[in-house]
Amino acid sequence: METKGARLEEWSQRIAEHGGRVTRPRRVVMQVLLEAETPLSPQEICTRARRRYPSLGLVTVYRTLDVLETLAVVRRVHREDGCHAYLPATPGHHHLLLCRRCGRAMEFSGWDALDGLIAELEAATGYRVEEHLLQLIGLCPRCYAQLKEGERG
Amino acid sequence: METKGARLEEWSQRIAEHGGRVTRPRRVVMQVLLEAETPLSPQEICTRARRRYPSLGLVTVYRTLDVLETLAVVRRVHREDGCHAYLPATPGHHHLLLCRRCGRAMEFSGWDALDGLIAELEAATGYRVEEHLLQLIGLCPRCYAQLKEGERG
DNA sequence: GCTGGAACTGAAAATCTTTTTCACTAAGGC
DNA sequence: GCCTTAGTGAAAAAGATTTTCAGTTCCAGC
Repeated sequence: METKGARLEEWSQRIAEHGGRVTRPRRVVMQVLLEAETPLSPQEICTRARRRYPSLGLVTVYRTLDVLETLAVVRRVHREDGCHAYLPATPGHHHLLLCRRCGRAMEFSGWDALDGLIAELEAATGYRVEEHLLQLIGLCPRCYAQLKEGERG
Repeated sequence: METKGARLEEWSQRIAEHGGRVTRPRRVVMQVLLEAETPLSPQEICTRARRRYPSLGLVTVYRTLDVLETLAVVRRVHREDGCHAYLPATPGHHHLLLCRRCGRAMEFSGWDALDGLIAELEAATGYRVEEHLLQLIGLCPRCYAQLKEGERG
């Protein structure tokens, strides 16, 4: 697996190519995102990042996330409570698999079969489908195992 | 197709069964939802409802939507701008088909094939999938026809 | 048909997320 | 090292949503 350091490097390069500057606040935000186990809200990112760089402003977090989202290196997910959370994106078009217990997220792809379903639906309804949002919610292997154990105990 | 009047009646009954009261403000909000062509935000609902009942408060709209969502007669959809929109729900588990041009929404179901895909994914990842959110975005037949025409003209 | 109490209402204030403004700072090409 | 300009943080503003509260209305029980 690609190391966190390599990805930080890669992201920084993307920012530079895009005419942006790789500043200390931005680097800290990127590190927090890369180390996260779950999608994080701007507020959560700010809190964690301040442990390393206390003067960081929440506004800078928002602006950095904007940049990273534009570069398609992070993805934004909708949370039930109305606010947004961000996670590092893996390249290509991906769907999201979320654990309802620990919040862990995982992107997956390769669901070509979905395209067949969409074609069927287009034929049936007359709609033209251009993009889609698919999020699956459930339990990750670890949480599933823990819940099983709880039942036995 | 079931008439708007019948659905209003049905919703009112659900509220009463649930120990709630069917008041004038609630009835107006329900009417606006049933007449809508697209999902509406609380703000939009309030504006439309005030044409019929000017003293309606936005807070009451929020509270009524809460009740209706709890009763599962309306569904909440996430909008890109961060706020929420609501539309009458059709019974059962449905997915959403949205027109990016006019906003028209349509629920659909019967995608049993999706279950097969989910089973495959569970086997591959170890996750247990409990629920899913699927939204397809594209063009409704009307908007598609209009855009085609625009290209020709 | 009254009446009392609980459910409901609207306005205002509070809360929370996100955006804008602005004076100051610091990347990084030269 | 210097200069330009992108980037920064604080404060204020803008929205969406929730809470509070005093007053209103529904309706079950008489």
